[in-house]
Amino acid sequence: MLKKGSASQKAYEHIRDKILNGDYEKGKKLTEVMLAEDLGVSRTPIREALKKLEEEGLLVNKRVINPSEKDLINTFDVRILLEAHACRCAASFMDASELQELSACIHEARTGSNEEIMAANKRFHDLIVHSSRNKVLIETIERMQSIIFLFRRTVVYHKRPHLIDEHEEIFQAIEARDPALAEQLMKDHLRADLEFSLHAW
Amino acid sequence: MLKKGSASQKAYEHIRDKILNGDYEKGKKLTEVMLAEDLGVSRTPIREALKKLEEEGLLVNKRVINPSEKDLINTFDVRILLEAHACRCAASFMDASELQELSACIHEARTGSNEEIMAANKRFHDLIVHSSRNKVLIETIERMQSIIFLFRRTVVYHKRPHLIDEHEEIFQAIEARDPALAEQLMKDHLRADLEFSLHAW
DNA sequence: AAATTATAAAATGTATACATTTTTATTTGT
DNA sequence: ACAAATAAAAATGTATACATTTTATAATTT
Repeated sequence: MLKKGSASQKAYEHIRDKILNGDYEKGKKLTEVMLAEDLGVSRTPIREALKKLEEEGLLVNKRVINPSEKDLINTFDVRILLEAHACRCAASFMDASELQELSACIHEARTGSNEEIMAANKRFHDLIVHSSRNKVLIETIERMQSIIFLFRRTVVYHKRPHLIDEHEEIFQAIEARDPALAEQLMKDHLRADLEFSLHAW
Repeated sequence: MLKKGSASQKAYEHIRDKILNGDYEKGKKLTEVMLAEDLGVSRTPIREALKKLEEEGLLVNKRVINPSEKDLINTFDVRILLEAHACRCAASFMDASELQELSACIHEARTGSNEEIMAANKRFHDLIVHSSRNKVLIETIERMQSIIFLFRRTVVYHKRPHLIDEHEEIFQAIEARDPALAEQLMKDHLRADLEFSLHAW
């Protein structure tokens, strides 16, 4: 959508990262002029960045989200529905090289730093989503990634128990070509993420 | 997102309707200058309109979509997942006034003109989606409405058999507070829509 | 003639100026 | 002192000019 390297794209990433890092007060109104001065560009690319952030739900009426528990649950309900379905597909369609990559993610997550664990876990889920071969599903989940990032950070930095073990089980179900089990395990896994995060907050 | 009555919004609606009506050749590249002259506004509101159309998937790289069968199936797969889930929720949560509205939609669809049937059927599905009380789910389906419109038009104008009968059955399952049945019937209903549309095209 | 590079032109990206709307602050009336 | 009305200002919406990139066309080379 936004071209990489463009002022709009850079503005988007910059503002997004500040929101995700908590650099803005929750509920703070972000104005175009303020951000334009801040980043040393005109309002035009800022507007495009803000539009995208609104789409993602990181801004609501130009205000930094302050998600209620219900908001988080709603997001996860949709995520669970879509990713569990993708996981069922994975059990049917994943090829050998994808399975190997999936396995590699688990290994990385067992040995890496927190940032490496987060990257490996994201890739684990991305691989499964992409194995659906459904572009609409992929893009729908893509749009939720910023919110999902908040959860991922929580579960990794607060060391949710069994996180990687569950990935291992999911991997085995996919490898064993058991769609029903793979789907159910993904559901359980994401519900556990949600449950943990809501309490850790 | 776009303010109602703004030039951006009007441009969006205008271009969207032309695409949905087939007024543009499939694959035609829509340029900002061309559309701006066409609508008598500057490029600025046109750009915002085009962004939104890209989000919805009506444009790809500024080109009018020419959806493959796979694209349509992918869209429907996601729709089925989300609406079937919403339908399950409906069986648990819908209140009396919503049920009455739902029933009214069925009646309108049995007696109205094609345009009235389309409006009533859209409302039938909207009511069920909204009964989920899940804003993320609602907005996700909202974004798919333009594509869904194409299907709705096909099944109504080509008079797909049992269309309204299936709505009736879904209504009864919701009224009977049977979540599993409501979900299954919605799945079957949407799969039948897809099947019919793919053959009617 | 096919492929490659160079050139022109068209389209998009960005900045800025102006118009309109929305918000905030102030005044006025009760 | 409070509410409604109003004026000021701040923010967003739109138009336009300029910059950069992309695409199409023509020229050149093999």
